[in-house]
Amino acid sequence: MASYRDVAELIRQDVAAGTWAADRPIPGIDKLRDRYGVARETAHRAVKALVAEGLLYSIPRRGTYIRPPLPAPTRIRDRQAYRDEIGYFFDLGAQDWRAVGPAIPPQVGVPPSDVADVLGVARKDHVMVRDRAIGPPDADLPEQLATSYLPMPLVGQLPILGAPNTGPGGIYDRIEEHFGKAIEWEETVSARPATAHEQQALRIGSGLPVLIITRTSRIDDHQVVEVNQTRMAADRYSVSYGVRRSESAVFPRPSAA
Amino acid sequence: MASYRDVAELIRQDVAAGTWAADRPIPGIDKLRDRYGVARETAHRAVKALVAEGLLYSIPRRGTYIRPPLPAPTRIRDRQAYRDEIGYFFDLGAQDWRAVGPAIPPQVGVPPSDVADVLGVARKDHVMVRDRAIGPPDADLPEQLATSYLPMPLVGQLPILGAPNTGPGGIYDRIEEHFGKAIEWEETVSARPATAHEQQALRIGSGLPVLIITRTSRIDDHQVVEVNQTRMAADRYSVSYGVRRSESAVFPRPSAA
DNA sequence: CAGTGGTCTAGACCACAAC
DNA sequence: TTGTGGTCTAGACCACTGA
Repeated sequence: MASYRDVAELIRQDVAAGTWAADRPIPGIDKLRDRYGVARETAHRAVKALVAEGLLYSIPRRGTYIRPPLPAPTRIRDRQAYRDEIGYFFDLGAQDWRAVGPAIPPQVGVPPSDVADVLGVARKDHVMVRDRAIGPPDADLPEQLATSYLPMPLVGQLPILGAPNTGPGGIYDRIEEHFGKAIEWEETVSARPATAHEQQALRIGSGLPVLIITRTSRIDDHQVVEVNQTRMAADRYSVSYGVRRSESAVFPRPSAA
Repeated sequence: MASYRDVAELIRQDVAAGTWAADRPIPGIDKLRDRYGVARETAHRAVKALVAEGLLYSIPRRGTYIRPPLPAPTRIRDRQAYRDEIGYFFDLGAQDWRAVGPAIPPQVGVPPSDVADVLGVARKDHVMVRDRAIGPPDADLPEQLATSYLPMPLVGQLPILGAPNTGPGGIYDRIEEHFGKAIEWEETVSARPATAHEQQALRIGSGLPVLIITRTSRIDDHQVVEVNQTRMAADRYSVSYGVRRSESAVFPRPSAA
């Protein structure tokens, strides 16, 4: 009796050995049941485990396919704040990206609690939420989901932040004009399993993670004027930054406790 | 007939409603079967899905528990290159971290293919591999797994890079002394599902991702002298960087195709 | 209409943990 | 000894795809 882990390992080996063409479905679950001499459920469980692992992906009622080995040069970007005639972007490869799919008008709602904390509002407070799915100009499906959160007091002073169209330079130019000062950005990168909605919108395999860039915009180094969360498939994106050298050549080591 | 997704949703609601204490096991699979009136397999499948999602975690033969809502302030760090009397570190919160568990002597081996590419060596070439599990001084389990890859030609010129102990300032000081130039660092953040080994070593729930920081060390802005990969549980860590403003105020937009 | 991935059921074991 | 999570089996449907 072979366990589903054993079967998964056998399938892994068959995939590595090139037993099946990469662009065609691998044998169906009933075929795999015969091939490895196990119950159908067991074969299915093995396939499901490999799907969760990212080696395979399944399209219901069509077949199970081998996931191409990560479109080799997983796109990497040196994150900086770039500006062109139209607005800001933080990724040289995404300068001409635009909103994909139906436009979602800005709404007022409750942000995720981690965003609320950074934004400095209470967990249940309302904020302005600007949601977009973005991708290359000719794409019909988005590559990333970007959500911008703005504190209501600021929107009260600057109502255009709640408008569908915020004009050239977007919200960042409006905010800098309003304060007469430059915005400073900090980005935090995190990851978690993709939600069902993200799996669907970004074509993420079941069980695979999303990479999340949380960008905090500040004025005067402390007042948070915006928090932006951009989500993308972790198997298609990674994010790169230059690392600066701390200014003190030798950093004092805390005395032992 | 309720599907396992329905049951999972019901369990989600029960967890959110606080039906079960957070620090004690939730009812066993057989209890859940009765509670929701489904087959045992179905109840088990629902639990397994929630474990993969990160809401629950199971300890075989002991019970299934509610995962505590991420130790609130998921540690965030402003990544910089810091230096103290002992050596370099890139995270202010990890200045006093040390190797945890058995010391692994430096070895010669084949690096992952993405590392080989960055390092500029062929996919099958050998490099020097320095592997460490690190964590706080009093911890018995590591928080992060750090692996350093060095090109063999450099190790030939600087044999100390293959020694267990590389002296004060570690490999970075040795390399800077050798070249008489400063190292420049770039970090790339990515994520993928944790391997079985990482799940065990870092206590990562099944199906949850690891966050990977790949740090590339260069001399003269082009020669790669080291690649370091640090892996950590994505539900316990995130990484932050300052974003600098691109030097050209307005970045030219490529002409339309 | 046949083949597909996906699902549910009912029943049976297993190895280990806690008592 | 009892309860636990985990696993395997055999059989049955289902909704949909693609020929």
